[in-house]
Amino acid sequence: MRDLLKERGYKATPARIEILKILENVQKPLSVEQISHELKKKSVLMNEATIYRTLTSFEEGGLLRKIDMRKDSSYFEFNDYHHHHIVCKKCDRIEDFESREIEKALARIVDSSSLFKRISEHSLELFGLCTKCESGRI
Amino acid sequence: MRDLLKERGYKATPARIEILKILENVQKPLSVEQISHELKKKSVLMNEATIYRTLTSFEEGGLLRKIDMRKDSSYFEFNDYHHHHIVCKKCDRIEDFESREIEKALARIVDSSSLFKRISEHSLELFGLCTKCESGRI
DNA sequence: CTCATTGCAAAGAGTTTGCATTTCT
DNA sequence: AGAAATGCAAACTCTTTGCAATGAG
Repeated sequence: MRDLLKERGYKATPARIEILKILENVQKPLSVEQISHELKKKSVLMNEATIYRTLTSFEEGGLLRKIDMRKDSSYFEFNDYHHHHIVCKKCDRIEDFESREIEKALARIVDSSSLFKRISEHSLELFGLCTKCESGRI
Repeated sequence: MRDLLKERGYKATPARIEILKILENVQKPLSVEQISHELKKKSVLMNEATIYRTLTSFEEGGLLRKIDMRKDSSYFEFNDYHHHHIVCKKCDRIEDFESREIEKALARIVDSSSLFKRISEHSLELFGLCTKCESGRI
């Protein structure tokens, strides 16, 4: 992580390294609050204002992706491979998916657009109840 | 609109009727501020707190859809037919699209999910610069 | 040494809530 | 009349900003 940061022109501070480690490990989107909590567990304190600045900067640098989880706060995940999410609205369980077919269809849609030639990002998240929450167990 | 409201068990007040008319007319997602502004243009005043309550209630009742425009505030659109959006990050121009193919692919993805049997909603918005903004004109 | 990063406190924006009042049905 | 909707002010949450202090390269 230290190298990754330096490569991208960031200073490698302990808290920054730890944030990337955490997100790379959990492999799912975390809220600022969750990230702050995970940092505390590892005794790496970082002020929330700084966490916001850091995450925003990392997103701009392509290290992280910001994900709309239909929550009040922002979620970020480690930006390694392109994928999307199925999210349980009750317990927040997350399943990843990817679909070459959908990505191709989207590319075709953009090609046939009259107003847009190129898109830089897209959201695609599915929301529902996971089988456990649906069945009332949990 | 008056009938639509009553059908769904809402009281048909002037401001509510007007909100639905506005959103049905523009056929694109508007922010709370934009809705408030449109209402003022028609001399139908509604307090912002009440607009929030109204929009949330309409969304729950299926009259409106809440759309993530990657902005600071919430956007709502009239919920008539299922479609998605391509959004210009600079000028907010919006193009709609729909894709039977993508919807089918999503259904298949959910079918093969181990954690989810059914999804209730999904986001799918594309973001980029429209041709005008990309070319610097505008 | 220098500039990016950080902490802290304060400000800001968007949204929600409590409650008295008004308006539909 | 009764229930739902509204206005207003205050509260709340999430996020951003200014500035002085710190720390990485």
